[in-house]
Amino acid sequence: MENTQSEPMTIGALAKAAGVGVETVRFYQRKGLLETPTRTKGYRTYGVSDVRTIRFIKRVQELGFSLKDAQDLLDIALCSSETRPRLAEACRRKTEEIQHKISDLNRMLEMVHQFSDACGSEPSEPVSCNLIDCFENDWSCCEPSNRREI
Amino acid sequence: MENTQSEPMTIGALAKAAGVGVETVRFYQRKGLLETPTRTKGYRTYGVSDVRTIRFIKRVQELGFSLKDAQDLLDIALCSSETRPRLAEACRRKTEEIQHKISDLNRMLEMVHQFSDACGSEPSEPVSCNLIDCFENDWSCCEPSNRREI
DNA sequence: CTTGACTCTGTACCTAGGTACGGAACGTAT
DNA sequence: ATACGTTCCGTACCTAGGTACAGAGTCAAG
Repeated sequence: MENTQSEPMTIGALAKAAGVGVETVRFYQRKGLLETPTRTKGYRTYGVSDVRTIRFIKRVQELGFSLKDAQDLLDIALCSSETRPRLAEACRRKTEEIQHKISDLNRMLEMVHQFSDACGSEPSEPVSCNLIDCFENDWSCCEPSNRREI
Repeated sequence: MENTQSEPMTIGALAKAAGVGVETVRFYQRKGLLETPTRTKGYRTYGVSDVRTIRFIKRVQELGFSLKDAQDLLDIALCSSETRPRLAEACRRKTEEIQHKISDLNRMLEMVHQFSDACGSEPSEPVSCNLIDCFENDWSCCEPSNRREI
């Protein structure tokens, strides 16, 4: 955490360290996901904290969040907003989203695991899998009353 | 689970029940995510299982998987492949992915939670947040040896 | 002091995942 | 039997998130 300002890198070094392309860095800057970097002789200069930011963004995306969500999470992560109540509210919403994702993933994991076991058993045994029903769902819309005959 | 073949619906009813547009259903069919439906007088007819499939796909996407991943998971869920060993291998890979997502989400949750608490405390207290470092990361690429001076 | 690698800006292009449109046929209620 | 809503099919278009030029400047090694 010390030394954040030292050891500046060029955009190419940053991109390589973060595992993305140079153009992606510029793209994130345009989108406001990376702070406008300082320049030395016209060249952008970055620090290790920018590597962390980019990696954070990439992983957050892999977890099913959009760049907008990533921005929200960065606001939290970097305390870039002064309005703490707004931030606390954002935390609450993100917490719910994250909890929901975790519980659904846990159910998926359980189902895949069960199925995997079944697959390993007697090849003659038929296997069944409840994976498709592993998420919480409201089925009221499928009541007969809500269906049209064809 | 009983009665799966009965109570057929039109594409419009299916779309409504699953919370997507009619065009999305056709799109998923083209992509092979939905089985080719039977037709009555040229019109596609669907059952409740198709609603489940579409909802599964949508949630899987929200959890950060692509349609290709959704297809893999549906292969598992529906046992549509006869080659059990291939399926078992797919399970193993998906299990790892899912576990990784869960553990990262758990770390995120913890960080957001801590930060949220800090936000609620004395407004004069400065708050700090480690959210940005909550994912497992290999930092070897950031060794000084790997950086170019500018 | 040239050559190759890197940077700058801007604009154009690409893929994934849909979403909308046009024109024809069908079905059901008035 | 006519009008309205759905469906059919194909193709065109759209957004998010990048990715790739083009053309010009910069820098460091040989």
